[in-house]
Amino acid sequence: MTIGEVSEKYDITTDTLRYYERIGLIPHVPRRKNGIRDYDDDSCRWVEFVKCMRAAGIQIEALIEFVELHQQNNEANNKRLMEILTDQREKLLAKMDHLKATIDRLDYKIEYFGQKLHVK
Amino acid sequence: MTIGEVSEKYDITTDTLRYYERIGLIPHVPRRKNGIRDYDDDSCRWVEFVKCMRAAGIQIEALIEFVELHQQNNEANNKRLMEILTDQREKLLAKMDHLKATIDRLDYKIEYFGQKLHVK
DNA sequence: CCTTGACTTGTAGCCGACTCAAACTGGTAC
DNA sequence: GTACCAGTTTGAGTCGGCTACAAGTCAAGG
Repeated sequence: MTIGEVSEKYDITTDTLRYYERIGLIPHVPRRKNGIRDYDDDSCRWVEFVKCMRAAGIQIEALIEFVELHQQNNEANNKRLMEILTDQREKLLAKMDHLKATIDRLDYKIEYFGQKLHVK
Repeated sequence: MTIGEVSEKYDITTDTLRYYERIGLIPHVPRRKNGIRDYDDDSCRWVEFVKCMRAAGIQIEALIEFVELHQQNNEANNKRLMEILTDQREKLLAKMDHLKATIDRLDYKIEYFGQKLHVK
């Protein structure tokens, strides 16, 4: 797949895709003879994964470390990979709790305004 | 309350508090004769509200509009206020759904790595 | 008096995360 | 064969959201 197709498929600009690869957020994408990127399934999975994690608000820095360790697949790294995953999981859980509380709060406000609008 | 006390109470730097007021994220805080901010209950409630909403990821721009309309408390504005609230509520809900899905995904990965670590 | 320290305003700088531009290349269509 | 399009790299620019700094004011303590 060309970068254009991947861009369309995952709704990420080509600029961002190249940027992600440059900073190591996505492992090196294979090239054709002429240097043009040719995304394989593995690359696509990474793109999709990163898109998902970024949308959840996980920092680029943490993802870069994850990708790095994942690439050099040796035993010792697995522990650290675990750490990163559980760490981020914790953060997302905390975020979700706050989100839930905030939604409840908005609901309360909405009800309040609703009454105000309705009575009059 | 002085800005220092408010800063401590809500764990927001004085710089940020002043910045928020300047851009209209918080209504004008009353001053003493000498110009020093003297936060009353109302101001504190705004600070707390904004802190909560910002932490949930609601954009400053949307909050500014909300604060603006809220200040000039006339009938016509209530409809728009409702709109903003329900709008943001939608966004937070969508965010929460994604967050939940991402956490599930992390859980899956964690289990996978856990097995890998355990077997060996 | 003078220092200290918390405040004031205004402006500039920083950080994370893109986003755009310049200058170039390689393949296809008329 | 040249126009065009999608791609390439590298480096600079933008944007949201703070954050720090300069220069000054004021009140209280020694």
